[in-house]
Amino acid sequence: MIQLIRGFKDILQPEASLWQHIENEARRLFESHGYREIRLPILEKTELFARSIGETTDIVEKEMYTFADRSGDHLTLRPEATASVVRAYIQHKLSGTEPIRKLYTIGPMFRRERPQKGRYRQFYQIDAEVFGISSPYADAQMILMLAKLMERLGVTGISAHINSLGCPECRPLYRENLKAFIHQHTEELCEDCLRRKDKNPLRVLDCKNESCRKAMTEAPELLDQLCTACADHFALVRRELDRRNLDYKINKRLVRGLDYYTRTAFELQTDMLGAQSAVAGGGRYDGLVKTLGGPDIPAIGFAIGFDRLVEVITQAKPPETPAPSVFFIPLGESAMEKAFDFCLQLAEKSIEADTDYSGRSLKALMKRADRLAAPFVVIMGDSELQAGEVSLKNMATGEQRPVPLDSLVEILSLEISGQEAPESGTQDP
RNA sequence: GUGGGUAUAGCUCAGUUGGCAGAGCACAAGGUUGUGGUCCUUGGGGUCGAGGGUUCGAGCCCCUCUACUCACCCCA
Repeated sequence: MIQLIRGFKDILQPEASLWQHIENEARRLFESHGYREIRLPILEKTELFARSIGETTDIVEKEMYTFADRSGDHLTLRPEATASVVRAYIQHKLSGTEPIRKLYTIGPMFRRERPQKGRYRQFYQIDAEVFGISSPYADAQMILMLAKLMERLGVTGISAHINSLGCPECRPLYRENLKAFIHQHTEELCEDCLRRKDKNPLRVLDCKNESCRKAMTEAPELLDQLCTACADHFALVRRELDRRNLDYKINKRLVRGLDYYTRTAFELQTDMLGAQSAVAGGGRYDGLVKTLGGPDIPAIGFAIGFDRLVEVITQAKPPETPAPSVFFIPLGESAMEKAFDFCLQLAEKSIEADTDYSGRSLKALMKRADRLAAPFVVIMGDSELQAGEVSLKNMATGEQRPVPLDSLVEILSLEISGQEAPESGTQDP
């Protein structure tokens, strides 16, 4: 048997329906905030990621699916979306006509890591980016929009964390201060931290090792050493979040793994994903557009871990496979043809109907209808058809009554909309 | 890349010192010539992850491999 690739995943029912629901909600919410979809290729030149994400990050150093194509070009399956969005923004000169662009994109990303809970080699992100706004209002808007999406999806057990990572003015200074502090505490640090203390000292701050945590409690905080511009920016973001009563935590140890981040960084965290904590993460990247050869335009973005979000929602409430609204049970050849016609007719009216062509017994088909969880069953037998009617049965109450053939579609429409109205009312807050 | 755990029916899992391959659920037929859920009866289903070894005999013991899973690292 041929199996799927390690770390890859088939999304079956009923999960796939939940994916659809999440995607629809996200699109609706983003569009109503002025975001527009951009669709991008999943293959890019390797150089794009090396230059944007950072040559020394784990992603670029060891996690990318990179290969040479037949012409010898180095290509990479995208490990994240931002680089591609920025590339497209620059390449098509989107800043020329209208520098302010709010974009979103949904699709698969690839990282060749060891799979575990909440981590796959092909995973999906819902990604949103804003170009051309340096104001902290953009930061606040994105965080609030993210929180709103969680609310609409009924997600609980998630908390928002925010931090500021400074800018090229203040971060290098802080980095040196932090390095100096770390060098005074080298005996207390774990092996990993000793390895990364020079290359990526900020990472030492969020090490999970007990001894490292202890040693770093007194470490200087970037938040205390922000330049005036960054401090003001951060204060404004907070002011707007407070004004909208968003529940969030200032997390001074929130460090993001990609080199391009500046100023505001944020994450939605949960403890429902095993060793993984981030359901969504993002931040400002004011220098990246220029770094990649575009104009000096500020930007901010976030990515939602689609798989992780599904996992969190599924844990709270397992999804159910959608059921047809009505199931036709034809007894005999002429009944089968009628059932076939009715299914097509109802589909035309956006009512999902199903039937069975196996010719099995009424009992067997009742069982099937029950298993499909259809709320209504239409029994079409010879005696009824000769009288020009069928039997309509309500599966919940067991009630059954004869219905004339020519008014069946109309009656079904009424019954089904009557069933669905209270249900959709409770789902929409 | 490193470490732990696991692999037996579609699913969840038992399987005794090495001696005929099992249960529950699910599926199918019947109990009722046209009525689901509950109940009863019967039935179909297996490369015991793969390959090798020990043995009269291996699901069980040994070796190798693979996959899944959890964790480290890191991230969405």
